Amino acid sequence: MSEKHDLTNVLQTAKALCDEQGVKLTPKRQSVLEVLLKGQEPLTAYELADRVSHYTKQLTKPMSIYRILDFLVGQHLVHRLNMTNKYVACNKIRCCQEHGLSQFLICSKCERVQEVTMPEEMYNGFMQQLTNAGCTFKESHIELEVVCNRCQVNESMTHSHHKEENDYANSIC
Amino acid sequence: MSEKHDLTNVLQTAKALCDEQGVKLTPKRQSVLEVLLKGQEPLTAYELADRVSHYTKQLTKPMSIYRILDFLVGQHLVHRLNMTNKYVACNKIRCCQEHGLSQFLICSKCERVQEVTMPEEMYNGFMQQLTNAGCTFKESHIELEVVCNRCQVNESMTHSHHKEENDYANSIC
DNA sequence: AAACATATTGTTATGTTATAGCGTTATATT
DNA sequence: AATATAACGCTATAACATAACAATATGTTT
Repeated sequence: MSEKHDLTNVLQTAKALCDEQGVKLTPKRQSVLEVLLKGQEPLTAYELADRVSHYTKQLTKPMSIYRILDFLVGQHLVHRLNMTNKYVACNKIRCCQEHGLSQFLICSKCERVQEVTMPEEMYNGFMQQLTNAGCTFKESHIELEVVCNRCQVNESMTHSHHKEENDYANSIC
Repeated sequence: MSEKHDLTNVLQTAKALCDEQGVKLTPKRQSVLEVLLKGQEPLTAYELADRVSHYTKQLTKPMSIYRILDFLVGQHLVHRLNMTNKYVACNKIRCCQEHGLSQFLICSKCERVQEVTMPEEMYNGFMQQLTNAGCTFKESHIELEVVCNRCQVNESMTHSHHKEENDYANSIC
């Protein structure tokens, strides 16, 4: 399946999800989502402003991006990574299927991110805890600060602590 | 046990932990920790700057607070809540004992926070996942966005969404 | 004690992330 | 067409965080 075809599919899924909710995936909103999907990496609002401006050949200022991100996060099409103040497209729409609670493994050295799904058994445990605490779960993801495989290796070999170039790829669904 | 006496104990514990690590809990650092412990709620760096300034009768600028927070977080005496950009004293030193992975249940309506400890079984499950992903866990806590008991009740009774006054209390150890 | 090194703190400037407020344009409904 | 609502544009400013360098305190060696 070509990447372009894939992107089209994903956008259709996103569109369908918005329709279900009775909200609109406008061209601007879709552009932001597209840039996130193509980027394959978490981006800040300001990075998105630049990329979307180039992508659409239309100047798009951060304020607009923030508004659109609010919408996309509200529709669970995008996650906000609180640890890094970055935004990333939800894998749910990539894989065209529902999935469990997303866990983002964020490497504190190189900022690469892996998204993994929490096993159901574990998820139930979580929910039980929240029930015990008298709370309702609201969010669609959790974040874990980690040192990734590569950075562990680098660390032990060279003792250097430089920030890696980010050739991250979103993983598993 | 009086609150004052309690605070003294907690500070002794913190001091001891620093000694173990061969680092110093200087008066300034201790002041910041004291303010966090007395506050009984998460605070931003700028809120801390104000409170510490009053508490010590000495103007303490945000830059100094950030540096001191870096230290305290590094020593695991304080957690940074990424979701709200706030800082909170770790319960470990309150309870004078080691405990498991901290989970902060953060109410997105009123910002009240509950700290609960992850059951060991669950913790092991987490670690297994990280191992599978080729990562090493680095952080000392996780954050969950929730709607707390009170806000659920308020919501269903009044349909109002105002931000509650924060009379939060750190819970369980 | 004097010289030196290291850690801590002070200070100013600046960078980065996010929101408020209000005007304009587009879309939908009557 | 008139009206209402949602989406978007724009400027200003708030809130959060770090860089860079100077000054002070603390510890170590001679």
